[in-house]
Amino acid sequence: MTMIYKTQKPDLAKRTVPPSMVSSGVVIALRPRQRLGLARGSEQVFVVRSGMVYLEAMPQATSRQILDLYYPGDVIKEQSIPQIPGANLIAVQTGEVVRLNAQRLQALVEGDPDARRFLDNAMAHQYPRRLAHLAMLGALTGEERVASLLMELALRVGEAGPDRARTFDIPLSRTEMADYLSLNADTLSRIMSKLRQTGVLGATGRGRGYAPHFDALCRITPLAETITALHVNRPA
Amino acid sequence: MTMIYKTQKPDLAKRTVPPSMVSSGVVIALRPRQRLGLARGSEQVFVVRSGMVYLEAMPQATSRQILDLYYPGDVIKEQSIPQIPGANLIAVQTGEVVRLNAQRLQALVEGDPDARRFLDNAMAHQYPRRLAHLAMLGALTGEERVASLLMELALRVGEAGPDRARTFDIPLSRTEMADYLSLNADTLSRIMSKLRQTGVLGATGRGRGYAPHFDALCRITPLAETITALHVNRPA
DNA sequence: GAATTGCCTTGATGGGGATCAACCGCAACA
DNA sequence: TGTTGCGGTTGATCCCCATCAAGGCAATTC
Repeated sequence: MTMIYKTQKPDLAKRTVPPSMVSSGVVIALRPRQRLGLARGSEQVFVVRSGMVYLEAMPQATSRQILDLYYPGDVIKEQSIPQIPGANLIAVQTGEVVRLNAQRLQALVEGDPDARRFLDNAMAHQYPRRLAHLAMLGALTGEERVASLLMELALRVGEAGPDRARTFDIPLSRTEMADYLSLNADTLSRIMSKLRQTGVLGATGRGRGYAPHFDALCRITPLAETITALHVNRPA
Repeated sequence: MTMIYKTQKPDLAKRTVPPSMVSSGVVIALRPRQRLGLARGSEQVFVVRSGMVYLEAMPQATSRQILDLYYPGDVIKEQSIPQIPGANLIAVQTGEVVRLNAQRLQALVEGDPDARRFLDNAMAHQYPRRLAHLAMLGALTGEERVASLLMELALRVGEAGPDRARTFDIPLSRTEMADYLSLNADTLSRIMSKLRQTGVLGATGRGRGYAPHFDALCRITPLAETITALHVNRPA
């Protein structure tokens, strides 16, 4: 099991954006809900340094779907965004991304094995996360999906407390969480209430989450191990 | 529009597996429903030369989800398959894949720009297809999802007939289609019947599809343009 | 302090698709 | 010719979640 895990996540250190890439691009400071301009013709590439960004789409006028969630170290190629109605990149919180021109990046990468490895590594992380997301939407109930997302956030941006407790930020709004999980915001709210009532979640301020016993949260979703493998930074 | 399309699909010719890659790997002949062995530790890479392969997972004992569908020119890295219960690669029909060792492939690619370009290009195609799949499951109704898959198959493995008609193979079984679309097989069958009754589909033998007027099929799904951009080989 | 706005919560109701069951057509096989 | 099994189809019923509506709560504005 441990071995599998190791092959999955080659190296965490590689997820820091290499200086060569930063210096050949433009650093953009992000504010909450800021839109990152998509200009398909220009073939831009964004690299997340800090904060959190998502890709939304609106297949119908009435329904938004959040397709992808980007964390520090993730790479967003405009080329990899399908031609889909209402595609938008949106920052969740304050942070920084580096914007690069695809051709220039290509040239940079030819002579810079570090940058090359960084890019390959980013893709190797992001693709399986999308597959897991797919499995969530396709095969899990509402409550299981919510637990999966909470696990993900807790592992990504949470601090471990004593006695298997975990506190973590929830930078996404209810609507955003719902659109990521393909749930109705009302339904999501109900599920969150239920989790609080059953003691899986504790009371917190807005934008924060608290799991008094993290394992209880994990037990809800059948994909607990999958999510752990994808989002844990170092073996717990 | 046309310009966007061009940037999306850089070059079709690059989707033929380079000879250097074939010769440094093992060619495997596929028979319908054959399982491709996954051996996580060994870090294999499969490249599809012909036929069709899918990745399945079983988050629960009762529900299977088909996560990914691979066409000729697609690349399957074991590293990019999440650690998910019941992960399996399965061939849909007769075909051929090349199996390569990841380290060896890495070495090959260092000195072979063609191979490098082929790999990059494959990923640039596959990632947006997964995002579109996600949008389908997340935001479309059953009927819309089915129409989307039929469009995909018609564009991938179909022949255009006179008068905007299209005939195409449906190599996937009903169960497989249902698991790809996250529908119940019964429900899928009902939807197919309805499409036949409304004249969107014509009568065919098993494993074949016939759309007397392809546009009628496209009109059903809000993602028609997305799917066209992702699966058309050359501008229609 | 009242009004406004955005976000979240909660209740009542309905619909899309899952589930369970029966049946059909067809191929494989003794 | 009967049997067995698989894949597909169709009907009856049920449930999870979407939808609609109302109300709570906090921050902001006048």
